[in-house]
Amino acid sequence: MKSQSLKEVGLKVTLPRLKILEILGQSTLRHMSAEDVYKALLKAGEEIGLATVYRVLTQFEAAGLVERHNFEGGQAVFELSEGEHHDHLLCIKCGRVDEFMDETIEKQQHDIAQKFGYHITDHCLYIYGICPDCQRQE
Amino acid sequence: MKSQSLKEVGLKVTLPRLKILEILGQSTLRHMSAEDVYKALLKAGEEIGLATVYRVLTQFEAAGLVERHNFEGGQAVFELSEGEHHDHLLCIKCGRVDEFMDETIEKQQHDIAQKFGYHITDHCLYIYGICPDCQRQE
DNA sequence: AGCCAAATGCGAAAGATTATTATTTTAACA
DNA sequence: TGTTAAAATAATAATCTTTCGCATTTGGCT
Repeated sequence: MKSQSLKEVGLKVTLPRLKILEILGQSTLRHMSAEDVYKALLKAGEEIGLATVYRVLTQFEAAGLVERHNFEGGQAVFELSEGEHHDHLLCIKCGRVDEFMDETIEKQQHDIAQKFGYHITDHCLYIYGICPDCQRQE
Repeated sequence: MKSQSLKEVGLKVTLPRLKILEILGQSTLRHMSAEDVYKALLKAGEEIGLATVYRVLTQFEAAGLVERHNFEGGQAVFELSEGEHHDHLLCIKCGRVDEFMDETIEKQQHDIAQKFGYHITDHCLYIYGICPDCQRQE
């Protein structure tokens, strides 16, 4: 359970941390900004400060529990790291986010990094576009 | 010349715009933040406000003269759009930026967007890592 | 139960970017 | 070439996101 994953990464099990993990896990949005998480906490009746939300999310990121994405639009979004890497397709109309994983692209990336002599640490691919639903109502 | 490209995109030819284009064109850094551009202008003896730099860069982006990138690290960077699309390799130690273009990746991206039914408008791929120089001095 | 380090809450601060508004500049045309 | 309306700029204020500082509280352990 959740308190286990906190212990595993060396973080104290506190109510704010548990609640934030819970929000991230049960939200229909898999990708939430700190503000989103904060509002969800308020709605759930939890009195947790926005500063704490930011602090905790940053700690979670450092611990590998969540991933931070700098999508267009000013604020970073976070998602639970569950399982393996994936990339993102984003609808610029409605904000919908789809995830995908492509072995060919992954391999090419490694080849490119190697060709340039880089020791690759991370990578992200964002494809922006208009999703099927938004195309229909245009 | 530069005033021509401004006219072509329907922007008045003003001194700030010309100077900003010039800075972007001649800088050794191909990727500059608004702040970088502002400082370069000051160094060149031009009294152009930071707000104007932001405004102009945003207009240039809308006009397709420059591209904006949301690399990690808080502030957006801009680069002149010259010629065709490319993606980026970024060193997390020294900030070095390399550019590349891979047909295979491009094609895969289109296939993926198509599979999900998206009408693709833009995309960006950032590979973060440690560049050859920084690996040596570790 | 009680202690100590770590975590939180709150408000202030910092950093990046945008908005407001008065003033200046540009482009077009008489 | 001088006039004028529209557009652009400068300066400053405002906004938005994120972080910091410090007093208070909590969690983990004895």
